[in-house]
Amino acid sequence: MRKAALAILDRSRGTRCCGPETQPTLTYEYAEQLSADFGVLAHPVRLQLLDILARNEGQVCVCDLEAAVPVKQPTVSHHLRLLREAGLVDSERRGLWAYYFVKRGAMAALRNRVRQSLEALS
Amino acid sequence: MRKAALAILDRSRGTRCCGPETQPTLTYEYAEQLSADFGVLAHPVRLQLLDILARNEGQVCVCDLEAAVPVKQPTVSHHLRLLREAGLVDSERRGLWAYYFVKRGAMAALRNRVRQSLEALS
DNA sequence: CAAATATATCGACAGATGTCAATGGATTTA
DNA sequence: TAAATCCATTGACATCTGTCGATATATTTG
Repeated sequence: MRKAALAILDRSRGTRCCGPETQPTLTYEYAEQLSADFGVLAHPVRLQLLDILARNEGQVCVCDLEAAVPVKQPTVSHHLRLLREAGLVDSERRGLWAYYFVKRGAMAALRNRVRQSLEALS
Repeated sequence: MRKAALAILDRSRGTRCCGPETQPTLTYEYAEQLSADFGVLAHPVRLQLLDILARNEGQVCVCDLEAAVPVKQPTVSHHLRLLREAGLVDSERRGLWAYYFVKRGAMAALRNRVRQSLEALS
């Protein structure tokens, strides 16, 4: 047995460590996409907003949302923008109000990406 | 029909909006817990670390991990600490090296919380 | 014991993120 | 048209997060 092979196997003594065999399956690029998915969900206010929108099909205006979460109106708008930029919600203006709704397809796609990745990590 | 009830139903004209009917199912406290779950996963390096650990049962030292992700050793230690504090990984010292491993039970529990919440949001 | 190695921690820094008051644009009502 | 209302945007600010060089600690080897 050559010395290099020994070094990989025997780490309990003073041999060198760090063989080349440990490589990630996830490319950094895909890990970035995934972490963006998780990032959108990583705020309590955004989760509450999504929760409300998911249970009220297309009839929720911003002032309803503002009344339901513990932040002021500009902050609600800010989080709604993040959700919209992530493709998870969209809005429709009717008269004075803006009605927000969940994009079910996008949420389902995200749910699948998340499920698949978490299965791989368990 | 009283005026207040009308105001809730008719939002296409200049009536006041924001009836009391839109409440989140998620308490803010649970939304915070959930967003912490998502937050741990919201970084590409942590996802890559978890990926490597999940596919190498108990034999991965920090220098292996350092070689696999595009950040320096203190940053790897930092992310490993976050994962450990979240309960998702743990480590065991053997000699000079620290071997990290995924805590499968904790990962499964997180996966269930995430799955359940995403189903509710879709 | 001295040197070498692996890992953790500290301290500094930059950039990202969350929050809100103030403001502006759009629309409706009086 | 003037006033009122909803919502988005801006700008300022504080805090959080990620990163790394430097250093400390622990262990092993010579």
